[in-house]
Amino acid sequence: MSDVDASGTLAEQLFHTLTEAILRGELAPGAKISEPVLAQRYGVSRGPLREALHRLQERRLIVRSANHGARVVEPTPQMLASIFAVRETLEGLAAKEAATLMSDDELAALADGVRRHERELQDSEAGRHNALGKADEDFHFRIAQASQNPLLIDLLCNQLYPLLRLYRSRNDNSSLRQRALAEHKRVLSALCDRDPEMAELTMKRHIASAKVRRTMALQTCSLSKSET
Amino acid sequence: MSDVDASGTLAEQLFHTLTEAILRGELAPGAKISEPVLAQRYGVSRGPLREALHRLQERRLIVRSANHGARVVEPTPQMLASIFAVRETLEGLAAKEAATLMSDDELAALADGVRRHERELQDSEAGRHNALGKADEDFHFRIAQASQNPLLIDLLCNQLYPLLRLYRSRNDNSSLRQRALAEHKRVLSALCDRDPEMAELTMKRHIASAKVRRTMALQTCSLSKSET
DNA sequence: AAGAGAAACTCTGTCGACAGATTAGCTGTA
DNA sequence: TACAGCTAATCTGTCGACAGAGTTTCTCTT
Repeated sequence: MSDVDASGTLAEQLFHTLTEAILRGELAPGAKISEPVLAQRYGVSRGPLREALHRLQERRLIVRSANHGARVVEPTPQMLASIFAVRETLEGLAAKEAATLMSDDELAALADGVRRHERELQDSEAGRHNALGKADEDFHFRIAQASQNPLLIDLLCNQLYPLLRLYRSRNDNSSLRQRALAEHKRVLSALCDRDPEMAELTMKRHIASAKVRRTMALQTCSLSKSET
Repeated sequence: MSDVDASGTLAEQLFHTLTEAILRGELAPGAKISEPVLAQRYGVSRGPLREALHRLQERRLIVRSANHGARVVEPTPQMLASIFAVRETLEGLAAKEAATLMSDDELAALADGVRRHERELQDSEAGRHNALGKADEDFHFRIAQASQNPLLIDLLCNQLYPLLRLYRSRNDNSSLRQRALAEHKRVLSALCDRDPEMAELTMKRHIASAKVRRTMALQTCSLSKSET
């Protein structure tokens, strides 16, 4: 059932396990985190658990207040907007750098990924959406890596992308997915041309349009909920 | 001697205290962090200390490896370049947003800060450099706040600015400081004009030129050191 | 019956102690 | 004298336990 992280310490394993649990929704947004309960669930003591929780706090996945305990962070439209504003500039930077720094092998791999993405989109018109989400994340992940900027890579891959998964919805139709794929192709094209400015521009446009898609999905999704 | 953080938990206090200790150089870059030693120095047990260390790890101020302990992060020219590349885009974004969102009061306060900065630069030609560094950080801090983007504010004020202090040098002369002040005035001017694009451009230029200054200072500073 | 107050319970924050791993130092040999 | 191997000391990772703060529940009063 649960994959075993073979990472050294218990605190490290817990950190990854809890991250995944939150991002998969197993720990619901806004849910209170009881240290005794979680410690028993994962068969560890509260020591390593608390260490993992302090890291999750820095990653903005949980909110802690002294003597009151921790809660899973609650996604808000405002935070979604914040994330996308930051993401637009950072991914723009990554694409710009990637245009000059990406090796031919990396470019080929990226193109392969896009082709696979397209095939999956055609094959299963309403099939496994997991693979499609993975394909999208893979595209952005590769470009971030290609920037060769350690801080940028870390901010995108370890902070922003996980946060975004909190907002991921399953109800975007295939026409929207087609648009996203077309935008990926445009970015890829700019990268193949080794055109930094065009790569930056197409990427920023792609993120901006993804923001619109995500925001709409969030609104239609939260029609059934009320406010605090 | 040591300011007393009145924040709730010991782990929280330790987190801030250790952050300051690292940024002031009291804990030297590359120095090994001994949990028993630190725990005794601050009069706490290892529990809260370890929780603070895990947060510092996420903030990139220390590096931990399993069963080997933690070390204060060592500044490298590559990381300095990474920070400035990210900072340029993020502060550009902050300035762009601030141009439309900043209230008149906030603008007046920012202008006040710049005037005070200028006075201090004239008064003490070779005086207290602390106040000058504070004035510079204050300028960027205010603009970040004005963006009203929580994630952006947090990334800049709590992650990038602290990291940058690891590279701060005391040997930049007053001619360089004059240039920085002139650039601040240009940004301020664009903000007063409510011109987002100009604000973004002038800020990005300012950061780029600060990068050059800082990199030069780092090179001249590290002439006396050797590599590992 | 509704609300204020007190008591009991639960939880978080903190500490001291043990076990495995790592490092430093010592011994013996080539 | 230099180096390999072993031993001892130290440190990190983990656990269980205690104390104060917070929450819930029950009771007593109006």
